[in-house]
Amino acid sequence: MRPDTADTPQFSPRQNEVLEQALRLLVEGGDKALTTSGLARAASCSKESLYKWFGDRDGVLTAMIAYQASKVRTADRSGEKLTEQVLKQYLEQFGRDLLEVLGGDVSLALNRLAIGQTSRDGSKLGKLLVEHGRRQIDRRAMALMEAGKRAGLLRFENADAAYHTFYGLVVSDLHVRMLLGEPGLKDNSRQAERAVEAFLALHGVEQKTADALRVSAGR
Amino acid sequence: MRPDTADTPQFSPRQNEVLEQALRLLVEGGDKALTTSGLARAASCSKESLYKWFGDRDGVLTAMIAYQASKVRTADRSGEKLTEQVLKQYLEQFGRDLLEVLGGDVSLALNRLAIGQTSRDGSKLGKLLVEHGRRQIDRRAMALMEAGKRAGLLRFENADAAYHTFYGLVVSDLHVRMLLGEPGLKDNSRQAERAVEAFLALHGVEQKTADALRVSAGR
DNA sequence: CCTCTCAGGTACCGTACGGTACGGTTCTGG
DNA sequence: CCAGAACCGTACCGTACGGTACCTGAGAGG
Repeated sequence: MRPDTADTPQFSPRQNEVLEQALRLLVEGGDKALTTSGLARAASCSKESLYKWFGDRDGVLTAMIAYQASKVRTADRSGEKLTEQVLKQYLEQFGRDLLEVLGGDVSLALNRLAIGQTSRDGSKLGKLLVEHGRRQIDRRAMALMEAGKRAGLLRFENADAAYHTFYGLVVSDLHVRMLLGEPGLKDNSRQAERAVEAFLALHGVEQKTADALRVSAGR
Repeated sequence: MRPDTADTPQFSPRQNEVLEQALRLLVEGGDKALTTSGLARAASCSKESLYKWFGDRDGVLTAMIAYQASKVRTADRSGEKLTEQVLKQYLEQFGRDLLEVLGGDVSLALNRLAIGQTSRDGSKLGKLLVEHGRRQIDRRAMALMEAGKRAGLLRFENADAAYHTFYGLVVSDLHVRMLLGEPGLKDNSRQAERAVEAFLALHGVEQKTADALRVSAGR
């Protein structure tokens, strides 16, 4: 939860304050609402300071991504001994968290911003967003996969492929639909449970009769 | 493949020509490159005509989506008798087509456009894109699911849920990554095959030893 | 007390966009 | 041949943005 871990050249408190306002503006009104004048007014600072701190408008955007990423720290409690039940709970927790994060206001706004800019900036923001925003959650997931394999609870050849399978089962096309404006799911937990069930049927060790999981349909 | 089926109030040939240029501009330069003046110049028409035909800039955008959707007609050859092998081939074909469509220039550009506008237009474009663009492919997939069930080759309670499972297995987070500027997969076929294998392990009737499919890892 | 630095506030500039108006040209139908 | 419509090209208007310049005030340090 500590924003500054001295591994990245963070911003000053005042600058963080400004970036917070920038995120607010972006969430509320999208790309168009995030103007330099508007941000200066909302954050009670001068445009000149904005340009001194961030260079130009693009600099503000990249700073916003870095700032937002610095706020996210995944609680990685991976000390516990892995039983099948614990693994299942971890996976479900991860699925819920994933859906929660992807559907969050700020995440959606930043993704929309980066996607909108992709066509004209050579995906600079996109790369940044994927790297900064995704690394944390990917690491957590990969750690979970490997731990499951070591504990003899999961079977796969390629952890990355297995993770992407799980990701697809959890998210499906939900992320894009939310980016396009659809409301999220009513029940993230249910979706996560279904995804874990399917994933364990594919990569778990215990051979479930596949019929057991087919009764859990409904979306 | 016939663009006009008289079920939608299509545009005149001249207007289609203009919309074609609009799509070209959008693909090449994104949102910002699609200005009314630029479109008028590129399409050799007057701005006044643009406003007469489409109302305003938003009208042009919605017309572009409708026009693009009108070009897509899925070849639905569902007359054949379904065997397991045929179903598998159909599913793989569908997966390949899906990845192909989602990764196409025009599709990505339109999705980026709609996503970029979502924050400020109440997801009008997004709804339109999902409805027009997705309906065709969703119908084809659902027909495939139901046919597979009727033929006793697939088992599920909820066809929609099964379809979304398949969708997730095929696409995973690829769509969003491509929207963010990452290049697509080198080999769509391989991805489709892996997805079908997993999907059949979950919802097929023949009980494959799950190990058979775990050896096919690698991404 | 003086000075230097930093930051806020405001005014300003150039540009580029969406949208409108107008004159000239081609096509069509009688 | 003529009248009307459709359309192209261009010029124009208001606006709003990104970015810059200038002035003011508040602390910090000597």
